[in-house]
Amino acid sequence: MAWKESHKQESRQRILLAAAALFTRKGFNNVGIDEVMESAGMTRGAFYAHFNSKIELYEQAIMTAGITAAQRFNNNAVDHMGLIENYLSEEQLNSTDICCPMACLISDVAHDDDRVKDIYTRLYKGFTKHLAKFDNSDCDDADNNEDKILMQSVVMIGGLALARSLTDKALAKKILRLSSKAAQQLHTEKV
Amino acid sequence: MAWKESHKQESRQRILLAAAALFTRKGFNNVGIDEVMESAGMTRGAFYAHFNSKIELYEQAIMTAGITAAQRFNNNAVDHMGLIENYLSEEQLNSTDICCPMACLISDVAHDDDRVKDIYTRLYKGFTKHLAKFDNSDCDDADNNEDKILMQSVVMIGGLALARSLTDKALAKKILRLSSKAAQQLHTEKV
DNA sequence: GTCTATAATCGGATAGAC
DNA sequence: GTCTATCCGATTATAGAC
Repeated sequence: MAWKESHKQESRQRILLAAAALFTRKGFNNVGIDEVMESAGMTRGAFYAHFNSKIELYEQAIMTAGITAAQRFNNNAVDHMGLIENYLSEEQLNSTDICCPMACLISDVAHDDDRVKDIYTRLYKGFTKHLAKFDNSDCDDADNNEDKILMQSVVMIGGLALARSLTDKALAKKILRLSSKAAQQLHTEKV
Repeated sequence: MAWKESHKQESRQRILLAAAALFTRKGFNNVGIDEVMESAGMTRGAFYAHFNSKIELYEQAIMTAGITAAQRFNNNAVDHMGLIENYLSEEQLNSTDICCPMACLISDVAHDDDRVKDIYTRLYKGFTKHLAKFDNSDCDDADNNEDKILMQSVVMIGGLALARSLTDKALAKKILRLSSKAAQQLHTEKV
């Protein structure tokens, strides 16, 4: 019976990955369960064998999106500067795949209840921790270093989120470019 | 009959101000027409004498929110530094009143259609123009100056949006504080 | 576990009285 | 113009067959 259990877990994972891509790209309310399940290669009826409600899926999909996005940036980036460039790349502008939930759901989450905000907060702390680990700055002032990381996160998340909301694509690209430069300077500069 | 027309305009304005506050605070889908009209002191039936659809109200409410927020920051700020401080103040964190749509709807808008994104883009350009006017930098390099303004906007909008999405209020306040400092440094520094 | 069919709900939009 | 009452579409959630 073991293969049956693993088959269920595979289905569940397909649903989560589909949901992570759709929710980060279109938001919670603009995506129906139909759409998620179709994208996962199933029909609506099967949904409730895996999740109790749409909101439960949403919460877990945000986690999945965050972890998946982090893994991808990890794998593609050679160093901290590369990570920043990848994060603020033009590819992220209109990507139809999973987008970093920190940026793509930043104000969506602000309108949700505390359960969702808690998940977002946890992911954000992971995001900054990850930035800090990548940061090979030799600065001794730990507090000041943490401040730098926080400002890097503001510029990266804010820059990507802003760029994705503009119809003026030239302006959006300029914002990406400048944000990338600014985040990299925050990384390079000594204090 | 003139008073009748002005009465209608007053009702319309009450609806717009109520909608601007509710939509920026709770998002488009978490606010019903019932709630908007009640907040404006009317009932749902009266709504369609003023707007053709909820989405039309949303579009105009975003404009109203942007203009109203700008006016308030204008009136309360003595200079550019004060403007930044007000924008990234703790009062903006949990404000139940109209919030700057640049920050409070940043990812919401990314999930909407181009009509909404166009309005957001126009407001954003007004936002940066306003920052530039306030900026009394004596730098001669116009391009570089524009770049500085864009990065200020990323830090201000991103910092406020991020802070509003976190349940860890201490961390949120720290992000506001650091963002304010960073935006002010961008304003002060010579190139 | 997954499917099809259906129930239940919610919210946007309309009709008609005042 | 504003009100109450109603319609109707969309979508979440459930029931029951396989």
